[in-house]
Amino acid sequence: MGSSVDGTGKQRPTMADVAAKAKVSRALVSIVFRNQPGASQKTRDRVLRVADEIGYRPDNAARLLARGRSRTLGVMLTVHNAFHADLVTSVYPEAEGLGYDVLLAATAPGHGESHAVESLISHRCEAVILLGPDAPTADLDALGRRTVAVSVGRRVPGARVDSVRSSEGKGVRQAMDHLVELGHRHIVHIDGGRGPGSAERRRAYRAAMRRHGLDSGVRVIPGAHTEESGIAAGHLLVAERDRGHPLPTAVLAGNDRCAMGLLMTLARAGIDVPGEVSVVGYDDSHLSHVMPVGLTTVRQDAVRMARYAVRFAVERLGDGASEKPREAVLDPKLVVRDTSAPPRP
Amino acid sequence: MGSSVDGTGKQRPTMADVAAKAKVSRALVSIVFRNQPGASQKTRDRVLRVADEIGYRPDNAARLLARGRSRTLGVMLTVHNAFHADLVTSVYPEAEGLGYDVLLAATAPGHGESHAVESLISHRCEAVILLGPDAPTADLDALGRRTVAVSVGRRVPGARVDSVRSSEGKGVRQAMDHLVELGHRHIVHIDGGRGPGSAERRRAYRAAMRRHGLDSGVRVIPGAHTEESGIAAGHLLVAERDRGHPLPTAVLAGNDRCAMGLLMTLARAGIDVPGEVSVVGYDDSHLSHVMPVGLTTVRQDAVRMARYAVRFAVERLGDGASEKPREAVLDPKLVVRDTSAPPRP
DNA sequence: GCGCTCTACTAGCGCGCTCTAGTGCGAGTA
DNA sequence: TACTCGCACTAGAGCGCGCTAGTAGAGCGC
Repeated sequence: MGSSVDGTGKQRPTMADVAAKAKVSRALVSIVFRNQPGASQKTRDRVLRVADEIGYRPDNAARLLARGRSRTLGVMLTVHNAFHADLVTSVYPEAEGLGYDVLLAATAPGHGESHAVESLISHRCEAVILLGPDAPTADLDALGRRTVAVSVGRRVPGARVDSVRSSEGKGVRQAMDHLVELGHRHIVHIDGGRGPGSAERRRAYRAAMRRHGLDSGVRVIPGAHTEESGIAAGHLLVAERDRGHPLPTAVLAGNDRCAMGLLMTLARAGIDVPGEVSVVGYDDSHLSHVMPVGLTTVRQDAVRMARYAVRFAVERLGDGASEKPREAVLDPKLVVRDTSAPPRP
Repeated sequence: MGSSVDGTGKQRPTMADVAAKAKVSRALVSIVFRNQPGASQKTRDRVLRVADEIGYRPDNAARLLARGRSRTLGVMLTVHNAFHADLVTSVYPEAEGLGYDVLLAATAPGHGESHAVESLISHRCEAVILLGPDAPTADLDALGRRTVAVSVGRRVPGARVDSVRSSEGKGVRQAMDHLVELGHRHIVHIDGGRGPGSAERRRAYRAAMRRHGLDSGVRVIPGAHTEESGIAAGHLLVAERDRGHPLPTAVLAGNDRCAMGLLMTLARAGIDVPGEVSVVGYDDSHLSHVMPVGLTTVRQDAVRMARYAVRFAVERLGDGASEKPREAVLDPKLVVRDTSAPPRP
């Protein structure tokens, strides 16, 4: 007896409890909670009041089971990624506006993408939105056949998966045009290894150099989308300078985190940015606003990307029409701040 | 007819489908999938093979409903917070080791804490782990009565909620002792406003100054747990110096992000760290490893904090015993890196 | 009186699973 | 032969809800 009611016995109240206490049928309570026609205003108020009193919350599991649809979107993200955080922030309002709930699952060391996705699916997410997926195309295709999947930030040609990304080509081209216009000729690129989008950025960098007649100056320093990689590249450049090689006058980093690490290393080495070296990032993640000296970078519009991702998922759930995978390619936008300037004469 | 099988018609196979195809009862399939005794090895293999063939996955919603327990832990986090990311990373393995699944919900602008928690609860999380909750104590207490809740990084005295935090007092004391031992006397503190733990850190800073006989030098610059706040404080100090006031020889920042902003501002102003000013952070978040010059900081052990949080939740689910809210206070540890040194004579 | 419509409400099945209480059935024991 | 025992397996109730089909009653026209 002692164990049944107080504190410890957290027995969730059910619809039946509410119904009994409000002296109506279960069905009526259901109607009220789904906000459907078929109940008088008076009854609605009473039911809601009673429900509130006994702390009733509809049970999603049962709800899903009964209606066959969960109206829940799953989002897979990398928990340390600031850009993913931006995206998630924008996914919420969009999804809720369309009547969908959002559940998150993170990838982390020891908790890979398949884990995260399985978790989402088994919690009945109707669709999964994958932020920067890293899985093989074949896996994504298989996933896309099993459920509705949207990839954000990565093209997945040949897989049954919608995708949303920004045009890496255009972004890089804008950045390069900006630098060349300022007068830079010696521009190196720290690439993002196999990070999302980096292959395209690399390609676009090369193309831009060629287009500006700077073929011979092409230099790609292998890197990754991390601060460490920017630091390493910075050390490399500084070491080269100390051995008598000239610094490049501009660096196009693989992303903002990389640019960030680079900036700190340059600052430490007493190299003036943008006086001696201009630095351009990529992403316009929170970092860029936050630094005392604004980072010139390429903005990927997280809000619009999130919107497209959610819409793709919901539309495909809606009709299942439009058999072919769709792709939204958004134009990124160069944001010029304080780390880029004409090279010193 | 055309719409029933191919591509679009993502009809999830159920247990009954597997049972029919394997020529056994549904119950047997259930036994196999729960890995319970009561089926021969031969049958197990056959069932699993058939299930795999038709792509069957157990449906969590139904499973939860049926067994009354979800064995799922919900984690509420702030999506932009690096320390939360560390915690989440450690929550996963711990929870999975205990047989629990993990679901995340983020707080974000327009998607407050109550939203996130409701979402978790309605998805049948048996317990919620709140990372740095900001809600009023009364709300947390109410939540703790409705379900099992654990607060991480914030004491919630008087609420029916377990909590895990590190001893701000000890952390700050270690940092201050370190600075004083190096010879610093002029130490200011940039506080964290109403951020988690900052009240205690502020108090501990004052106490330490007093203890070292530096009462008269106490100075708290109002701030927040953000890079911006570090930048602002940095500008303030630089401006003061330009007006002839001496710089402090050491700064205890409210957390790493704040320290980070401060460092960048100082670097920009040509102030040498740690030559002219020593800087100590708090959190040992990823940032600290990542900067080219290692940040001296106070480590909150994310791994252990996550472990305690999960254990508290699971234990309370297990027996419901130990009526009184429990509290784990972990000792943080000063990590001396490169931003602290003796003051210039 | 009858039929009709409209609103407010209820009965009860079924979603996909778990779990208790069984049913056979072959082997071991007396 | 009769009896237990243990193993492999099954029948069927029920988890909390949504939803379809239905009922009761009020109002209205003839």
